[in-house]
Amino acid sequence: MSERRHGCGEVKEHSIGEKVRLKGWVQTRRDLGQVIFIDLRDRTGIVQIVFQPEVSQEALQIADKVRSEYVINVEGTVIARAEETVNPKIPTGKVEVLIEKIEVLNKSKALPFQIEDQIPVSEDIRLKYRYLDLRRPEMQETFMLRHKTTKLIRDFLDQAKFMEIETPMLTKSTPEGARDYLVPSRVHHGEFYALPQSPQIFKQLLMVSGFERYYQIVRCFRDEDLRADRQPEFTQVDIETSFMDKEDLLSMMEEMMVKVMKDVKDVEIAVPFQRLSYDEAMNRYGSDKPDTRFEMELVELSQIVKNSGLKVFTQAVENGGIVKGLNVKGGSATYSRKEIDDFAKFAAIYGAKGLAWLKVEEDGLKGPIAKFFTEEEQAEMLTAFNAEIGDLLLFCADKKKIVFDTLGALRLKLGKELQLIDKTKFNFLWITEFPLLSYDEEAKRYVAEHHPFTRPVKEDVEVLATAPEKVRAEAYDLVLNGYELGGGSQRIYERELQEQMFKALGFSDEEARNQFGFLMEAFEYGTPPHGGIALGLDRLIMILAGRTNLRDTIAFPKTASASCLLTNAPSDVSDAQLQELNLTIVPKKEETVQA
RNA sequence: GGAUCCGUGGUGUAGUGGUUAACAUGCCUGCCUGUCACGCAGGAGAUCGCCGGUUCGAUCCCGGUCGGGUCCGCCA
Repeated sequence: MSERRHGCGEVKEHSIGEKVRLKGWVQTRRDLGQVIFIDLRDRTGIVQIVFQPEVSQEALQIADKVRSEYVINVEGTVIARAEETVNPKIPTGKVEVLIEKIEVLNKSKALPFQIEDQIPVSEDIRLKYRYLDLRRPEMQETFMLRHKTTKLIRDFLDQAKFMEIETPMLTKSTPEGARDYLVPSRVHHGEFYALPQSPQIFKQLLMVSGFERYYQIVRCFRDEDLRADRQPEFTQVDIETSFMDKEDLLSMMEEMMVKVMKDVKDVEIAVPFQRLSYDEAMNRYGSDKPDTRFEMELVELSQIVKNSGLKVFTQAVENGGIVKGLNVKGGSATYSRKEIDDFAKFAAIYGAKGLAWLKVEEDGLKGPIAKFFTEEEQAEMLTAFNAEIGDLLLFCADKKKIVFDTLGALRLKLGKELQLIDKTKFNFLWITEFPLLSYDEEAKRYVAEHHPFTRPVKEDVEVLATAPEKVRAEAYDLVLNGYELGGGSQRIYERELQEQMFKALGFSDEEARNQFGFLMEAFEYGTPPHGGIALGLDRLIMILAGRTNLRDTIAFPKTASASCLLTNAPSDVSDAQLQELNLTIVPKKEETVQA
């Protein structure tokens, strides 16, 4: 008999008559007394193995003691199953393996949960026993898909003459952007490294070095609060190129995504991807990462209602805000009065003070705010909404940001609830013409929308100092099904322009030099025009795997409070370790006790 | 920092101001030669997350706390 080990899922009709060796885990055991069936599982799948006294009394006795998730090594002969005992539910269901020899390689305690798909186990138990959770077929499949996708991307970029180069994990903290994870230095008293939020500066320096096409599948860290689609450490496909203009880069990325979708999901994606300017995305979808798998676009109403009798609407417009609406097709009958009122509670999450509504009925618009509009205004609204009898019209009036956030979120909620989303679709699109800067009320200065190395649109540079909010960026985000998959830009490569940018951000010359002096110096030594993009690998896998949580695509993820339930990180360290790093832990403030 | 939901045998749930805390599944023992989520019979297994309060009495009501989820802020 061959010593070669067979995969459980690979034992099929073509193997009939063969002697095979299988090693794997006991999925289930069915003991019928004088015959025992075991479903044996390994990475390749499941096959039924059979123990019978006429084949081996000894093996039968050992199988009698075997339990779930024992690891066993068996030898036997593949036989065809009798017609009436074929199991059509598993790929190997037409055969089984008659076992002659069995060896228990390791035992297993009773498990905290069953190794099968769709287990209703709570998240904390799954994470505590992550190594068992990962045994489940759907998890194994997800990580196979992740491996396959990663390999495709590597192969694609390799073919396109990209080089993978590693950049430091221990690097310099920068105050711009997300909060850094800090690492204290033992050698340098009181000083810290930061874990990279992205290899941004290093990849630009690699362009200065002349590598021309760099990529890296790289871990990045951001010490910010988590979300279903946000983990404190995540992986990005990081890309930077010299001498490539924006159009070349975008079409190359499109080609790469088309290949991934074709090879991983067998889905054909049309190119070029749809493009929306930032303004258009916000106006039509209330989001800079719109899910375009369904319609229900925001309707602009400011001009129609600005002179109406409804103060909330007229004042919003007078104060520089806007009035927009959503047409919930047929929503009059779908939603009860209470449910409609609850939309206002939902809107409050995004800062909206209310959410008005009207129903389109045979004899006109009905609802508490109907009386505030003239016949003419009502007619204009109906046209703007493209309204039909039975529709439910929702209105939000406020500052631009609040209206966009509220209706953007409401649109998504309604799209999901009303099942308007075609889940077989993969809608890629580019969002372009982002503003370069936005004013941060709290910091009382302009901050970079993307990052401080993003190139301003050429014709806008002249107003960088005078009207910073008007400057558009040479930046682009890739959006898929309502998720921001990635973002990139053409970069600043001239010292002078970079200095202007820092000035616009409110940096003094000294601050700019202290933090980014090395980069600006590098720009003086023949830096090529360059630009790049970074794609969130975890998010891509999440969407490809049809998941809604990033944890399911990361082998050992963190909880919502950024801890690891498997290892119990973060955790205390010894006083000796702290001393070595010259660190003192300040005790948590207790509430003052009154005497 | 804030909002909100959840916490009951190993797991998932039900439940009640006074109970022997229920059900499913898993686990253990026995029986069974064609099962495939095998079946049948029996059994073990719960300080109802933790602390405090209200009450004659709290798993249940109240407050706090810890843990988990989702969202807002935050995430260049």
